[in-house]
Amino acid sequence: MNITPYSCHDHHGCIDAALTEAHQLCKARGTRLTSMREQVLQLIWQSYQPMKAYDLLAQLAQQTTKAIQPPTVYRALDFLQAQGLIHRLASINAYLSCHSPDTPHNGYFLICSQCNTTLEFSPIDIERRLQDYAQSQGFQVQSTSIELTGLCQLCTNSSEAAQ
Amino acid sequence: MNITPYSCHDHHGCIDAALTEAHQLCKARGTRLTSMREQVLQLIWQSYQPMKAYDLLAQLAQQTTKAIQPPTVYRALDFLQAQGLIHRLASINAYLSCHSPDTPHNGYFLICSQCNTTLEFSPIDIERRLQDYAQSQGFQVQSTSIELTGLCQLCTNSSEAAQ
DNA sequence: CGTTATACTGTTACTTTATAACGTTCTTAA
DNA sequence: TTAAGAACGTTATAAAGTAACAGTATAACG
Repeated sequence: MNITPYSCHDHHGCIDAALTEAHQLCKARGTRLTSMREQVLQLIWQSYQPMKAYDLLAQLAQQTTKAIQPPTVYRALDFLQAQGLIHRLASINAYLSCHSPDTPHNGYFLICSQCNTTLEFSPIDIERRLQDYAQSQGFQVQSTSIELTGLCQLCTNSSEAAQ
Repeated sequence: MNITPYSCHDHHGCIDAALTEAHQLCKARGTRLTSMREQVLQLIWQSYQPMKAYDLLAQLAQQTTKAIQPPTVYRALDFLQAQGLIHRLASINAYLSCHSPDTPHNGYFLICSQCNTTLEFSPIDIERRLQDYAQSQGFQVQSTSIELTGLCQLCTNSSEAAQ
């Protein structure tokens, strides 16, 4: 299973649906998707690319005309991650919306080094193999990070065309 | 194939052997393992745990009694990475010696969240599957990062014993 | 052997990313 | 309605990494 960026035509609808689902999930869990957290989540959904914390900061500042400080953003990001609503990409220090927040999972990503477009995928079989290997070493896995960096199809094509 | 930390008794011997091999590799490649680069490599080898750039900075400063600046360390780290002599752990911003620098490869790691001890392993079959998947998406992989965070055997045992 | 090109290191200043600590405000449940 | 806890505001700073330019060492060529 995977989700292709740009595959949905009415992206506003996607964002609305995602926010609605986020509200439902949080309500069911007894956690609070406050205004600030929702704003951050919305900004991340609006962006097709993974977003940097300080870019979120700047956009939030624009929206509210008052100064926002880093801890505000990082706290929102921490909450959203804890709820599985977003993922953090360790290799580029960026944050990305999750398309299936209802089922907690580690994120596995193809990250384009040129346009930053990132595709999340779910390599269940690979995850099991890693788990098995870790277990054979007496290692208890808490979280898994798989990030492949490279060129996406569009960027591969355009760089070939440029030659 | 994997390398267990603490598995070699005469670690000084290990370090010496690693440095000798590093010199040989660089000579064969026509690259220069300068004094500064060797110092950094040695410090990383001396540490059983992955090392932070600024810890290296501090230790280098102690060794030489003169101030060392961040770029000096980062340049050495860049070189050592390019030569495959060390790996960078994206999830904890730390650097780790590589035990088989002669064959270029991506690093796959089990990182203990308690003691930071890190085990490098080589899941060749998993790498192929990831490659195949990426290819099926028209994605050209440049580098792969697989980092599992959790509790190593020793820490699991000691945390159980504490209860 | 000397000179020159290149690679490496030193140095200054700065950017980016993230967190500690504490005070204030909001929400909720007794 | 009021206290407890959660969330947010604010200040300050830590941690991680880089740009740019000056100086020094190396090696390579004549």
